[in-house]
This record gives sequence, structure tokens and C-alpha cells, in this order.
Amino acid sequence: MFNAVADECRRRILASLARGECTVGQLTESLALPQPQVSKHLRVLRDAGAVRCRTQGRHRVYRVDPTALRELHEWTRQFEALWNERYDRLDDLLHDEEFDVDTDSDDEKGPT
Amino acid sequence: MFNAVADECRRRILASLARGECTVGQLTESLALPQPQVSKHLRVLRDAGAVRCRTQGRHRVYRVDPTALRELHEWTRQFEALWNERYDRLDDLLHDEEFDVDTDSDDEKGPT
DNA sequence: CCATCATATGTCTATATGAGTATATGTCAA
DNA sequence: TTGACATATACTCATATAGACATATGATGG
Repeated sequence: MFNAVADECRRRILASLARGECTVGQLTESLALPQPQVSKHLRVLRDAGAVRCRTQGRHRVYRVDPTALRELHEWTRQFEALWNERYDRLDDLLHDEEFDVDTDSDDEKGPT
Repeated sequence: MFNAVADECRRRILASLARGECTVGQLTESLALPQPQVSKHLRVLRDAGAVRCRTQGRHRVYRVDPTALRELHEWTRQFEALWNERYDRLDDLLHDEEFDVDTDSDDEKGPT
């Protein structure tokens, strides 16, 4: 699943499908990608459980399977506490960092 | 960033760091990975902006940079509406799917 | 049946990268 | 300075895979 969204084409496909289900042809057109490439990415997404499809006439209608995406969402939540804590920013100031720390950012201090 | 979390070793590193900052040696030990591998994964994570580090004595103390992780979290939110909607499950029943659909789930139907 | 449309798959190449090993860099202590 | 420790990098090999092309599969209409 994590691997499935690691590719930008697939992320674009998912973003398209998030707006509503699509056929392969519609994706091929809207994303301006060769059809075999779309099909192969859809295959990866299907194997990862990120999308489902149904056959409608000669078309294959794909749509997002929210469940798999939700797992990804849940995984990122383990870091939620970190970006809620202002400690983090504060920590930056207490320790001397040796990368791109703009030590002159004296504007935002005093979080209420 | 998406690529950074596509690897399970790196996800484990991030999960460790989510619990608190660590030195490379601590990660090497707790994850039971060879040290060069840990360093290389940390390098990828650093380049992706997922972690930061500071030098403390002979040690390098790494910690999560929540900002980058938050972006990932935000990306997954575009699918939030989908797993909130019950339409999705309903849609399964209206169309004939050709995968693992338990067609005998006749309990939830009738929302006009 | 055949022809056509829509999609999937196979094959090839180039490239990215993870694992493993050896070694370089850098820091501290004496 | 030397030596030990902590970490980073270089190098090699094997594997995974995206891209592009050709082609196979499957459904529809006559």
C-alpha cells in the first residue's frame, strides 16, 4: 500500500478517482498517459487494495477503496502528537542545530 | 516523501523516532539492523525532510520532523469523505461486482 | 461468425535502490 | 599526536520496476 502511493502516476490516478469513479479510458485521457501504463498502475493499485473495479459493458469502471487509504491515514496519525506539540519548535531553539535553522525567527514565540 | 515511507525499514525507523529521539546506535540496536543500513535509510529520510538530527558528542541524535509527515497525513485526507460515506458500501450492492462481494448481505438496504 | 472497441498483459530496456561489506570521516580522551 | 568509538559513505551485487511497444483478452454489435 505504501509502495502503491509512492509513485506519482498512481497518486494522480487515486486523486482522480477520489473525485469519482472513472473508466480506464477516462483516466488515460485526463492524465495524458498511455493506456497500458494506466492499466498497469491500476493493477498495482488493485493488488494493494487501493482501488476496485467493476465491468460495465466494455468498460471497466474503477473507484477508490477507502479502506486501504484509511489505513495509510491512520498510520500517519502516530505522528499527530508531534505536530500538535509546540515543544518541537521550542526544542529547535534549545539545541544548536547544524542545518537550515533560521535562528533569527524571533517573531513567533509565546503561544498564548 | 511518499517514497521515503514506502520502505518498511524506514517506517520502523520513523515509528521508533515517533516515540522519542534516538541515536543511530540506538536505532541500530532496537531495529536489529546493520548500522550502515540504518545510516543510509536515515539519509533518505533526511533528504525527504522526514527527520532531522543534531550532533551531540560523538552521537547523532535523530528525531522526526512532523511537518513532512503532516503533509502525508493531509494528502490522505482527500479520501476522508469516501470512508465516511456509506454510499460506498451501498454502491457495492447496486452494481454487480466480480470480486469478493458477499452478495448475501441483505441487511442494509432501503435508504430510498 | 467477424470486426471493433476497451482493457489487460507480455517483453524489453534503463534505472533506481536495498542489502552487504569495507572503509572513510569525525569526535572524544589521554 | 594516537587510539577507540560513532557514524557516514563508497562500492558491488541483485532485484524491483517504470516506461514504451506490441499483442492478447474480452465484450458488443452486426
